[in-house]
Amino acid sequence: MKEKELRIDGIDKVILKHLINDARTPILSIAREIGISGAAIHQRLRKLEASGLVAGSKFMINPKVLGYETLAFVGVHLDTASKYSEVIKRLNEISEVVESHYTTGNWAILIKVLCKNNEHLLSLLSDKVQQIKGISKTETFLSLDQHINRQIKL
Amino acid sequence: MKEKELRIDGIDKVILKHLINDARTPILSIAREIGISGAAIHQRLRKLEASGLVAGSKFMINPKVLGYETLAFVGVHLDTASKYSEVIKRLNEISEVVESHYTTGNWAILIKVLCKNNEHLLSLLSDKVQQIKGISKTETFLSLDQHINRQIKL
DNA sequence: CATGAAAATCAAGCTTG
DNA sequence: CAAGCTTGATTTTCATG
Repeated sequence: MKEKELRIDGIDKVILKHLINDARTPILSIAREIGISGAAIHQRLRKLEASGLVAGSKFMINPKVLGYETLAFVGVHLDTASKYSEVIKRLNEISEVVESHYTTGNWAILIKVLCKNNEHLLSLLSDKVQQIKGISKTETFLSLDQHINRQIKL
Repeated sequence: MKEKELRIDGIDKVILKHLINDARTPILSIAREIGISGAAIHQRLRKLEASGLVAGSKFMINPKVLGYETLAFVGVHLDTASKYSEVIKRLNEISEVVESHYTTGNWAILIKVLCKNNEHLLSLLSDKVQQIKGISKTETFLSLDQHINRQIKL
């Protein structure tokens, strides 16, 4: 969490560009492309990790292969008296909820959910989400098509 | 893209659980933990990749280190005459837009944007997003706090 | 940059249901 | 027989001085 003055140059960007696309790219193959030693890449990566810019690396799972075809956003209205953290704790226990945001605007919470199909989504909402104490109302937006999905540009 | 009947057993889950958390976990260390050979893990991973369940691996960048502190969702209303694909193409040129969804409900498009601060968001919306031909109106929801952020459960 | 140690990869061959 | 595992040789990568 130490904020050292972080300077990323062109070489860092090339390194990260590779690893953002494929975290298992061999460091030496990047080194060969850039024309510097593998050890140099190592040092830069350690620096980037220490700075916190690189938060880690993850395998990406394709939900469709597991039969999860329905992606939706759900705006959640809370009772005025409700404890936000209590509701989040309940939402966290629902594995289909993959994101939650405390938001300004119409609702208190916006969540992203992954379901197998529309029936699954419907039962999830009525049997689980809307059963949570403190949630008064929900508003659902199906994602029919996700085009852009990327990370921040370096 | 061949859909072979995919069966993932407990061993596959252990392997993926490690790699979802850290894509650079050495395969042999997973092998030792499970008690099978590294080559066996390798074979299973090839199978999982061939099935499409594993969509790849990515380095995760922490936007805050780059000064991007503001996350927002923006609902985009389109003119009835508007071409969705044209608008998406324009949105795709805006690097701050990291997700886009064609949605049912109030808007046509829901996007997720990353900005350095509120002024940056404001100028992004007025100077770039709302300049796109076909976009009639936008509605912004600031994410004040993101708690849940994960992948689908295996 | 060079080097020993570790890991990944590959090809047979073995085991088991 | 087929699927999955093991073994061991070979290549590649890692991490350190």
